[in-house]
Amino acid sequence: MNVRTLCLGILSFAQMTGYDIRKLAAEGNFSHFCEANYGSIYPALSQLTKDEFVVFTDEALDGKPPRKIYSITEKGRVHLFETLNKQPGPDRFKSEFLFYSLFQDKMPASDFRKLLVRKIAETRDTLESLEKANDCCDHGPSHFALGYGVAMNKAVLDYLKKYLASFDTTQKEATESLSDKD
Amino acid sequence: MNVRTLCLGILSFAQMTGYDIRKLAAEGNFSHFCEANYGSIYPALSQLTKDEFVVFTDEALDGKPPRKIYSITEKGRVHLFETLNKQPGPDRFKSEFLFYSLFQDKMPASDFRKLLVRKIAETRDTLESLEKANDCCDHGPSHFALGYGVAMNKAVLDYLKKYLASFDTTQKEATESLSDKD
DNA sequence: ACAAAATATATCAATTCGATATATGGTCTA
DNA sequence: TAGACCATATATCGAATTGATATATTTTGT
Repeated sequence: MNVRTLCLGILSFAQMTGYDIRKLAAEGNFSHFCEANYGSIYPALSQLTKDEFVVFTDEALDGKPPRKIYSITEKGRVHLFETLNKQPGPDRFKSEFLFYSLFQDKMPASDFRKLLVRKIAETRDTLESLEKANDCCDHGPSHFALGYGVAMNKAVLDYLKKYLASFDTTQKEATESLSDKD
Repeated sequence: MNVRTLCLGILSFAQMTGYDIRKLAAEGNFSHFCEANYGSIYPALSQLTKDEFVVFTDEALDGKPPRKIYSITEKGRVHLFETLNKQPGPDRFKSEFLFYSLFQDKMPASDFRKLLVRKIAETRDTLESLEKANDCCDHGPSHFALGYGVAMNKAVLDYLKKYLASFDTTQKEATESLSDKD
């Protein structure tokens, strides 16, 4: 699914600027399952305008900085739901952290522990923000997606915490068995 | 993390061809947390060769098709672990399925149900293959990452199954209340 | 013996990322 | 109240990546 469809979908909920779309996709309630940058959003909006799937009101009053508020058109709505009739592609998960974990045995134990602790903190933060959003806009269109994110992050947090505990136990045992030999 | 680092990391475990790297990243034990196509892998290997981080033996014997087996060099290994000393970037999750779910209320219930059922089947397949891999290469370097994937997919599967059940209950109630009014 | 699938390298247009440039409005504080 | 700083907002550009395709040989299945 390309950024054009993403923009069109977001605009089907409310009219907004390119800046707003980027905020939703990169920081807001949609950010845990999609992403887009200015560098793809603005060209996408230009193309959507050309295709007459969206229109914008140029709010350039009183010498204020131009502010293009985009709205979806009927034609755009039709196109969106045609697109949505196709099978969705597979989920994509990329984790630099998990890639790093492949080299766990080749780095000092304390280094990997730091990675674990940091990841736990990050996951906790993500989980909290998703739970807050889920409580807040209950019954909204993103309720299902937020619940999905909560379930995923809970499981990950649990896995990481258990791994950290077993990691520390193993390290302690290794130290003790080392001091036995001294 | 770029494809160059990905290739270098994979080659630090074993020498192999570009084709093999792509298989590992797109279908193998690493595929649930990273991805790369030929279009980025082959240029990456060229660059790594230029930088002397890898070397290849050109196995073009007896007029056979050329087959470049890449190996990491000592220089490459040093570079890899320098890179691995930096903080890993955040995980990225993209889900077209979750994007589609935003429009749940705007499509026929049976359409969304189909999406759910399909997603459940896919997740079950992914989970099974991850569990199999995890049993198989226990204690290998990807053990932690596989366990992470298993935990995540288990949670997702559980969430989806519960949602489907509640979905069907709601639909049934809606139908009954409709027939009451008839 | 033949067809189909897997192995293997490579390239290319289209897309997307990530960073940066530019400019205004609002808020905080010394 | 001046200055600093951050949020809002549009836009562009080189670099990186995707996704599809071309080509050719070997292996596997029937």
